[in-house]
Amino acid sequence: MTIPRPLPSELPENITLEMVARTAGVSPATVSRILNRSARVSERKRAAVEAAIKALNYRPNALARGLAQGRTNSIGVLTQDIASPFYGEALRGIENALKDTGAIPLIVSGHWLLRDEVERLEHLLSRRVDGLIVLTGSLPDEMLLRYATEVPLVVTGRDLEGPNLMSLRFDDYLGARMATQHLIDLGHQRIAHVAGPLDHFDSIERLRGYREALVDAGIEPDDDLVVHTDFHEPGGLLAINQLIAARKPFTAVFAANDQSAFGARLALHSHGIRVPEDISVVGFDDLPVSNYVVPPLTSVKQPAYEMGEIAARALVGMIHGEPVKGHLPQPELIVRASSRPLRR
Amino acid sequence: MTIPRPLPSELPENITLEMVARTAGVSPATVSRILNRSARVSERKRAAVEAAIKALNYRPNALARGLAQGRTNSIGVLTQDIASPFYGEALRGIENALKDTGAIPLIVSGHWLLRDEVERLEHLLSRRVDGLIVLTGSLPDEMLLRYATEVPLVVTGRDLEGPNLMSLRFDDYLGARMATQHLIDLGHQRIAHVAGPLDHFDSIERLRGYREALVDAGIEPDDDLVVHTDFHEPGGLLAINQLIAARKPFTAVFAANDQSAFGARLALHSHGIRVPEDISVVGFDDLPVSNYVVPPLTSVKQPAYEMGEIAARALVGMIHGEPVKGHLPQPELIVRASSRPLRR
DNA sequence: CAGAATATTGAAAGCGCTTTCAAGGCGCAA
DNA sequence: TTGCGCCTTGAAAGCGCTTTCAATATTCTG
Repeated sequence: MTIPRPLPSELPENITLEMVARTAGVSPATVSRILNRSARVSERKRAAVEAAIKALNYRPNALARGLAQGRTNSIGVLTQDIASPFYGEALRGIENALKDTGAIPLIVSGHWLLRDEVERLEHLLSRRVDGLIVLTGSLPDEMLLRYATEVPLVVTGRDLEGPNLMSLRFDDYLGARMATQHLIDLGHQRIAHVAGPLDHFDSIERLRGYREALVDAGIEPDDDLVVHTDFHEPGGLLAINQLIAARKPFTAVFAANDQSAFGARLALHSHGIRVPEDISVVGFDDLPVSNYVVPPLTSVKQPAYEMGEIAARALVGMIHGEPVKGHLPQPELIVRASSRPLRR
Repeated sequence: MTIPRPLPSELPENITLEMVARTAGVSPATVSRILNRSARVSERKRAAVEAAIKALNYRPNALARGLAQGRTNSIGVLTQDIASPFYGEALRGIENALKDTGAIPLIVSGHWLLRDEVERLEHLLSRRVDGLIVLTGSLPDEMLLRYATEVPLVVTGRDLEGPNLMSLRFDDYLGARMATQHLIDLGHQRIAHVAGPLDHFDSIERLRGYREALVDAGIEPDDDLVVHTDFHEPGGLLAINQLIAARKPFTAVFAANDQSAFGARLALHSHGIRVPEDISVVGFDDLPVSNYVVPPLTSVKQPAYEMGEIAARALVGMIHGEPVKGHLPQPELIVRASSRPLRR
């Protein structure tokens, strides 16, 4: 099950630092010093070494370096789905923040499965990453705290205090309140909620925000208008079909994320229900594509890209030993064409 | 600019294989043999070692292993944009194919910039990846051939023969022909094309397919109906706005990828033009989300996921030293609601 | 039961780099 | 000229693992 060694082939032999040293007529130590700018070296030797590096086309071996230094210049990133549009933005942010630090992100996916998440984290740790970013997921807090004893760790999607650990949580509750309030302000009373999975902290918070906004507006929350699904398009579609089949009247939908909002919107469409004329739809996340669907989707902006940047920067700070704090921006409602005042 | 060593802190000391050996009362060699199943070991020692591993919570150091073995069980993947929905699917395929090989993909992004691509590849090579998957990009063929002398390489999006190298190309030309032919079959004659960048091989091929389908159907291609853009939503939107501003009549749009089709569709919408009633739209790629936009998008299915799987499997084969050939499925047109017969 | 063949084990030499330590070179002051 | 301090340099030890080689233990054959 493991990949065996490469063929003993005619591939060009590996150029080592020692060969560079020999052709430049200096010691390996000197070459290392030049490579790492870790000590001053006479101009003559420096020139000779640089020439040798060029001539031999030398490329330092990061493994050997890491082994010797006890540091790899890599950070582990646990995402949940490598193709998720939301986490994809976060990854972009991480990549960008890391760009000039010389560090490289090692990205692995946990698929929202505890087993996979643990396995992948272990894998990253055995590669001796300098730090870890955990994008949400389903690891219990205690495990995260334990991992944080091994390596600096930043986790998103939850509140958690601990040594060597920073957490970054978006205010899902407030975001959901804002979305729901927006619909209420437009005159909607019967607002359905396409919720996320019950075992996701964010779903629960969003559901709570939805509920409390209703209550505070004097609207009795109706559990029959809430359908839990999986944060994906098909789920949103099925949810709406279910609601329609149950003949529960509603004039607006608040979906717990944009992907399920897309599914919901399609379900409405195929029932001949127009958005926003007949029913308003509001999503959550504000994916890049949400500005380009028809009609453009009103959504709570979750700053995924910034979240990635903040997480990465904070982690680098922690690795440096600087005590850091980063904070996520407040929720913001982006109003587009998918929501409009209730016709009466 | 580089990340300095971790703080000299109270973190639990690193457990090494040697410590395992000592507590189990065996030699390091024996522990290694057990870890790698590389030789048979008596039951007693095996049990002792396994107990020690558990007790100490030992986690092998992948760097040391890689250094000693000359192999890292990691493969480098150069994508272009970590958040691209299309390449995201390919990454999923790669991840999946690699899952049980023990190898891990190191994913880096080239952003369609030669400079970034080279820099990232060098980075991967200095980490001594066992192989390389290059998802399209803008590296000249010669460079790829040169990289292939260092490490097995699979490249997508082009035809290239060479030792230690495999290329995987989708038939963009045929796909574009099929899309265009579909519109022609529906009675459309004035078919606009939202093309991709002129310096992308795939765009050129798709443009060619579009053109030749028209010619073969006896329709004179009209260059004024072709607008080049960047494969993204805003580009598609602008392209259609431009076409409409130029008052060039058309009854159908073939977009060179789904993302620009989304933009195009929104532009039509905001001009009060209905899809498919007034104008048919066909995309290319068949992104997962294309089945959930309104109306669901007719599109040429590009098997991104499978492409990733095939590439990864082929690469693993090459690393094993097996001469492999993989092949991409033929283009397939997925007809959905965004295209319909021309009203006359 | 001797001797040969085989199975199991450990010592030790690397893998390619960094880093400590000490030595040698140099300039300068006295 | 001698002596001192500072710079630059190289030797060598190590990072944590694998793997060869040889030694020892075990089993088998006749």
